[in-house]
Amino acid sequence: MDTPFVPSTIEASPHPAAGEQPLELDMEELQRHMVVTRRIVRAGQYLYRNGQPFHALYLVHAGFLKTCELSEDGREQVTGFRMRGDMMGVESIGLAVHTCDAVALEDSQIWELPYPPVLNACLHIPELQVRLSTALAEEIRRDRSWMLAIGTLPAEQRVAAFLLDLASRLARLGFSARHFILRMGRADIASFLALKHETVSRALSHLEQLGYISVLRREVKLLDVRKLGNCAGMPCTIQ
Amino acid sequence: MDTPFVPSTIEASPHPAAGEQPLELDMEELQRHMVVTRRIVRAGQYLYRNGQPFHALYLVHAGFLKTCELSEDGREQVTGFRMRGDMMGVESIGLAVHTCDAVALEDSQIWELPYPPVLNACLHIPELQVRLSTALAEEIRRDRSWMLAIGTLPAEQRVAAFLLDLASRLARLGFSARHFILRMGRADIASFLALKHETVSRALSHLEQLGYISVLRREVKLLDVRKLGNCAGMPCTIQ
DNA sequence: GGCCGGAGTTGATCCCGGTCAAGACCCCTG
DNA sequence: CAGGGGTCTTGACCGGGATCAACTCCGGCC
Repeated sequence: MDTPFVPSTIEASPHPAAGEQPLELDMEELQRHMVVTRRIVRAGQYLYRNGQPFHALYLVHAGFLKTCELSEDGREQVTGFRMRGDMMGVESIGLAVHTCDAVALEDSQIWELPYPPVLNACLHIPELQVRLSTALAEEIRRDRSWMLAIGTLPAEQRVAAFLLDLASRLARLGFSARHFILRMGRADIASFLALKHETVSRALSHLEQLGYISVLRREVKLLDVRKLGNCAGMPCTIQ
Repeated sequence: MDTPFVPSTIEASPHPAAGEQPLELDMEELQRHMVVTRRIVRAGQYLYRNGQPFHALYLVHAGFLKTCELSEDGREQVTGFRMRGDMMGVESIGLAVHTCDAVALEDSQIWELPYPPVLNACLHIPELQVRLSTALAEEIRRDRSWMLAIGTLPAEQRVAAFLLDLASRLARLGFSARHFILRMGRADIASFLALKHETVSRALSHLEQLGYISVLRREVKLLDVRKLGNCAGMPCTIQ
């Protein structure tokens, strides 16, 4: 039986990030070049927000966060969700202040890497430089791939794609890909997918009715990953 | 009287990229660390395409290109337009092959920076490293800001925002911001904005009818930048 | 326990933008 | 210059998702 992903307290992955370069590896080396501090961000609190000075990159060690893009006239858009192993704040490189919000959706633990020092460290740890630019490039690819989904898929298929993406990311961290708890509300999913929350709700209900998934509030089980996959226009990537 | 932006032959900006760090500056230094080659890409030709090995970054020196994201089931989405001073190919950093297409919309001249050498050069030219990561971060910000527009603005306002964005980029290169020639077709604009080409056409006609712009096929004049701006939900950035 | 507010679901209706189709216009090529 | 294909525009109609609204469910709190 799967164990659903329900960390009520701050904790990292059950398995040490299988099949991924361990985050811990750089850390000792890294600490020789800068002061890495740990931060706890409680659910609902900001890790950083629009207008605050940019002085560090952040590595998510545990928890779950979202990033929101803001416009001057008050519009808002969720641009992504971040979990263990994800880098945050990279979009502000080259700026004096952050231009978006990062909000914890559950209590989270973050490693703070002061920014100018990171650049210097890159000169001494070439591997870090590779890791950093790769992280930036992955960010671009992620965003672009969602642009494609939003630009070309109807509502229900976007939701299916969203569930599969979440599942595969959880799986890479060692959590169950078939049974998990959504950490964000319908409205956040809707904003991210350029939909309204009622539409997301209807899409989930319909996918359940088709027998592809089961949903109860925030608890999700993927019952037929194959069908969910070709519904989302992507070959099944998990399992 | 404004001179419209109609380079029929390959040429760079009329003014040497005013108010911007000159691209030329790095070049001599750069050539000491790698072989920079010039490439001509004719209108309609690919600079690189999905599946081809990734071995270089590209700096646009003249011309105009688009990037397209592709899905395995044949869907396609224009993710951006590139002009003089823009870096291309950065989204493939960390991969062996490109994952999107880059197509010239007019004859273009590109400087090719072989990729592993660029990384090494970063170790010797710290400024290059800053420039590279800044370019990557700007890419992310650009994408996110379009996600916001697509997720929160109705069709006509997206088109208005598109015109203003194009205008401000042309202005930074020394071209007229009020009078220019679109280098892409309606279908490309539509794909980029997650619309259909008929909708873009109607939006342009309506903006013209409102007196904000004038359009004749691909020739565009911005008649009322102020109104266009608050229609697009952004304060006027040009002029 | 009872109250309350936020989150989620579901239904009814509306409308923006998609779809389908026709025609205009332009450029290319023979 | 005529023909033809691609691009753009415009109209008529349709439909997916937005909007508005009612209701349920759950958790928190007095």
